[in-house]
Order: sequence, then C-alpha cells, then structure tokens
Amino acid sequence: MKKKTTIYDIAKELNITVSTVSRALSGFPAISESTRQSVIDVAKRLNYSPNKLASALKSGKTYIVGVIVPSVQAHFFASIIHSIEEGLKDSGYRIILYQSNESVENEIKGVKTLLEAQVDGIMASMSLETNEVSHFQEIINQNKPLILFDRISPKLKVPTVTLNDFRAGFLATQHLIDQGYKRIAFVTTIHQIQIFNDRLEGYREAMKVNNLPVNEAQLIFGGLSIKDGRYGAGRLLRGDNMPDAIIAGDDFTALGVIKKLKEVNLVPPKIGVIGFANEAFSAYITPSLSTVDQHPNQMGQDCAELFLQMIKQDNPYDDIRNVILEPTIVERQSTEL
Amino acid sequence: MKKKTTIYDIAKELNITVSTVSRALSGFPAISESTRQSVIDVAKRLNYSPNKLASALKSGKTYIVGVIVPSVQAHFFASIIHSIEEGLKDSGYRIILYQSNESVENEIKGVKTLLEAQVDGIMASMSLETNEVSHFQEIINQNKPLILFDRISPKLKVPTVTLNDFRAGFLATQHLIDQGYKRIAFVTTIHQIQIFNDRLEGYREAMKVNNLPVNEAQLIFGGLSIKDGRYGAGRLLRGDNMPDAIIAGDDFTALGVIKKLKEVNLVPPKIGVIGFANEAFSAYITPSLSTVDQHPNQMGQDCAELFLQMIKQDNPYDDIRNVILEPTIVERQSTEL
DNA sequence: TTGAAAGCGCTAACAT
DNA sequence: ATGTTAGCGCTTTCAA
Repeated sequence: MKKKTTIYDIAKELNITVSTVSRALSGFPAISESTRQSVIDVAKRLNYSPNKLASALKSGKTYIVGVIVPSVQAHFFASIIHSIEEGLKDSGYRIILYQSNESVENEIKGVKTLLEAQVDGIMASMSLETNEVSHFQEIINQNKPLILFDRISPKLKVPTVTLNDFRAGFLATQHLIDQGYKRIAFVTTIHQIQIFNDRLEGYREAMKVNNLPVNEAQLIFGGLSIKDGRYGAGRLLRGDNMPDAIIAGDDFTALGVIKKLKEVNLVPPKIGVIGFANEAFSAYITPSLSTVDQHPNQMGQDCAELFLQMIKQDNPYDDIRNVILEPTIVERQSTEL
Repeated sequence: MKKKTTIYDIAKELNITVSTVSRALSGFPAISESTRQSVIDVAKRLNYSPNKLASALKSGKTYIVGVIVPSVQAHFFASIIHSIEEGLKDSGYRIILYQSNESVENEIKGVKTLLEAQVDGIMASMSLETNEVSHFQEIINQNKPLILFDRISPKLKVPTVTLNDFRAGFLATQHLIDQGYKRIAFVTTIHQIQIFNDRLEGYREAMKVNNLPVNEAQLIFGGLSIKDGRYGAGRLLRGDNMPDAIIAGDDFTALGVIKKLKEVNLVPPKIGVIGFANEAFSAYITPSLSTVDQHPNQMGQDCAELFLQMIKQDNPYDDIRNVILEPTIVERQSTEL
C-alpha cells in the first residue's frame, strides 16, 4: 500500500501551496482556470481521494445526517429512508442509519454514536419502549437539527412529520362500520406511544358518532407482531359476544389475526380485519388485507425538506413546523363483506 | 448553545494536561486511579462528548464499516445487515449503510463516499448492473478489507460469503421433479451475475441427471420483480408445450408468476412455483410459496467474522477465505402437488 | 505516572 | 490570484 495522496503531494508536484490546491478542488471562484485544471489533472494522476474527516474537523460540517428507526425490516420505514435519501441527495447530504430494534437502550446508544460521529443533524422515529426522551434533548442542546417522524413525543419541541393518527383510527373504524360491521375490537400495543393512543381515540370517536358501544374487554393491549396478532385474536375468540371485526395495530399484527381466524374457519371478511401501514405483503396475502396507507414516501420527503430548511436558519429551532399527513384507507378483501 | 467541551476544558479544570485526560478516557493502563476517576467525574459534569472525527483523523481508525447493498427493502438484505451489526457490535465497530438501488452508478458513488469517509473496511453485494469492478479495486489498493457477499464477482480476489448457488438451482429443480413435475421452466435475470448463472447451471444439471429435456424457449431472461414475474409467466403461457412448473429468480418474481397463474385459473400447485430467498411474505401468500432459504443471518455473521479476522492481520489479504453456505429447500403449498 | 509537543489532512482568515 | 499561518480535537512518541 502506497501512502495516501494528500493535498500536500499535489501542491509539491505543482510548486504551489496547499491553500491553492484546496481552493481549486472546492470550486473557489477566485482562481485561475489554468491552475484549477492542472490541480485537477495532478489529483487524478496521483489518484487523490479527499479525507472528509479532516475537512469536517476543520469546517465543523460532516454533511451527514443520522437516521434512527426501529427497524429497516418494516417496509414502512424502509420507504421513508429511501425518500429521505432521495430528498437530500441534491444538497450533498448523506445519511447514516441506526436501528434501535425497538429498544430504548439501543436508541440512546444510537444518539450517542451519531453525535460523536459529529453528524449535522438527526431524524428519528422512536422505539416502542421510549418514554423518557432526555437522550434526544442533547441533540437540541447542541443546537443541531432534530426531526421526529411518525413515532414522536410531545415532550420534545421539535419539527415533526406525522400522520393524522386520530383520523387514521377514525377512518379505519368508519370503513368497517360502512361495510356493515358493528362489534369492532382493537388489538394494539401496550406501550404509551402517542400515535397508537391517537388511533384508539379515533376509533372511540367513530364508534360514538355511529352510536356503537365500545366493549372494553375487546381492546387487547399487547405487542405488535404476527405472534401478538394470533394471541390477540385467540383471546377475542374465547371471550363472550365475539367481535365481527378486528382492527390491528399494524399489518404484521393483522397478519397474525388473519392466521388465527383462518384456523377456526372464520376467514375474513367473515370477520373483518384491517391493519395499518400497507406493508409490502398486505396486497398479496389471501384474503388481501385492508389497511391504512401512511404515506411513507411523503413523510421522508417532508423530513428532508424540514432538515434543509433548519440548517439554512441561523437558529434551527426558530420556526418549528409540524407536518401532518392525512391517512388513506386501502380497501381490500379482508373487509369486503 | 454553549461551546462543546473538549479534553482541553477538562484538563484546565483539573490542572493537568490533555495527554493525561486522553489517557484517562481511553483506558490507558499506566495512570493513577485517582486521576482517572476525577477526569471521568469532570467529563460527566461538563457533559463531555468525544469528537470521534478528531480521534479518527489522528489514529487513522474510524471503527466504521461501510455496507453496500442493492436495497434494504428486500428482507434478505435487511436480515444480513442485521446480523452484520450483531456480529460487529462487541468489537466496537459500527456500520454505515449505502443502497445502490441496483445501479452501478450509485454503487461507484457509494464506494467513493465511504472511502472518503475513511471507513475501516467495506462489505458489499453488487448491483444487478455491475460488470466492471474497478471501483472496488480501489478499496483493495488502499489495503482496506473488502468482503463480498451473495452477489460477488470472480474478478475480485477477496474474501466472500456466498450460497452454493449451483446446488440451490439443483435442489430447487430436484424438489420439483420429486413432486412429479417434468416440464420445468425458469424465469431469471438477463444480467450476467454469477449466482444467477450458477443456479441456472444447477437446474440444467438436475434436469440432465433426471433425463428430462430443457426447453430453451422456456428459459425467460428479463428482470427480477413482481412485474417481471407476471410478464415471464405470460410468455410461458402463450408458448407451445406449456410448462408444468416454473422456477423464479427470486421470491418477488415468483409472486408475479403466481399472480398471473391465478388470473388464468392455473393456481399453484396445479403449476408448481418455487422462488429464492424466503422473503417475509412468502409464507403468508396463498398458496404459500416454496422457496430456497439462503441463510442471510449466517451470511451476515460470517461477513462480520471475516472482517474481524482481516483487520487483525497485518495484511488483510494474506489469507483469503471464501465461505460457502449450503441452501435449504423450504417446501410450501406452491409445489405441493 | 504525567507532561510537552508534534501532527493527522484540511480550511479559511489575513496578507500580499 | 496565490501564499502564510493558525488551528479543528485528538493521539502518541519522547522525555522527565
């Protein structure tokens, strides 16, 4: 391995100084076209590759944004990440990904790691476990942009991009009611995450305006996963006054619910099932799953925009915007009574 | 925003020098327990957070590994990433993700970006478009570990982790034959990627040892996606001597094939369908999809191990190991004649 | 056990 | 248009 070329090597080669080289390479205007060209030529010949670490250390800007998500395995988050990248790429910002795997501990470690890596800002969606948010506060203290999306906390006064989750819960419920379902159960998470509470409230509201009773025994609080869906459905089947429809906390949970229902020959839409997130598989399972589209691509795009705006301001938290997207119902077979 | 605390602030506070602070913080042995403790106390009090950029610049090690994958949206790659993280975390290495989105151009940009960010090594799975591999050569020239997984190139003499893809193709075919299928078609990619060629060769071999003819008109070379699967199945249906089973290049393609077959009432297993990768949805579609498990978790773990071994050696390319995993057939309804 | 000092590769204010 | 120079925050050799 030959030692890496630096701007000093280029400077020596051309008998000029490093500052000239630096300027030539970074597109500084006040420089003669001929020097610029020769610098670029020599750089190419010596196979020069800039050390962004050094430049970042000096300039204080890494052009890297940290993104923290519960998991990339959910199509929902994968899509958001994709559009964040898309929305950022023209401005030269890159992202570095950190997965919390739904653990606060990992999330705290993530914030720490990203901050130590001197990222220029952080975008995050919280883990299910997250109650306490002081680790995020540190980002704000450093006056670096923090943007929360989807799973946010009201304790943090930062720009956010979310779905109107109350409305999402309302629409999902109203859709079931419109299809003729009446005894509607809800299988959701036990964790105190705002968006899940909002959805539940939306559900209550829809039941109320339609003069339908909410059977509190049919609100199942557990986890969100295929397994939890099976379990939740099982409990509902064993209870009195069986529901005729089930709203599941997300599409994975809905999948578990459906599996359980199939086993006891109550294949949807015999019992209606609707989920949230419009996962990749939801259109392809049988029966296909009705769900609520949360517009991940729009979310990612908005995150990117908010970030770009924040770094333009002298104080990123001068003008805190909270973007709220409207959910869309995706009607499929599982609710097609 | 108060200025960030540095080791100088801590040093001043305690009337010692930065070198002592640095040593105290990095677990240097020859230091008195009392100084170490007071340094740690003050660091905490001043809310010190190390600048890894500076430390990396000086030490030449970022403890970051770049990972390049075609897309995180495929469960297969998401699983690999997850186990790479898992396998690396005890050694203090973090990963930064780069998606090529199946474009060579992006892939080249990815290598460049990661190298400029001074990552300590790179793990990559190539885009479908990649033929020319000189951009990867640069990593080797810098004497940094490069590990290729799944989609590799024989042009690069580096450690690899792959599936025995010849065997995968063979087993998939043999499975169909064992189920009683005889006229077996293959829908795969037009791109010259080794693993896809190997699978095709495995298929040919299995047909041969079973004395079954290969109908060259029933080898469809196109893309790999739901859309491509539909298209491929369509072409096969319109041809003479319709196949009684179809091997699809991956599970997404298989999904497209199944959708098309359902439309014409040839629901698998009436026509057998098998895919590759055991995607998340494959168990849940109807009929559930038989597929080839490529052991992504094992792959990720092996990548991490190879990397850890490479950085331990003085020359990372001293002892090039090529790990080959054995595929496993996952039998489901789509081939259950 | 601790200190002094050089320097990683780059940028940018100031000077010419 | 180009040069000089002082760091960014840290690690590490050498000396004490």
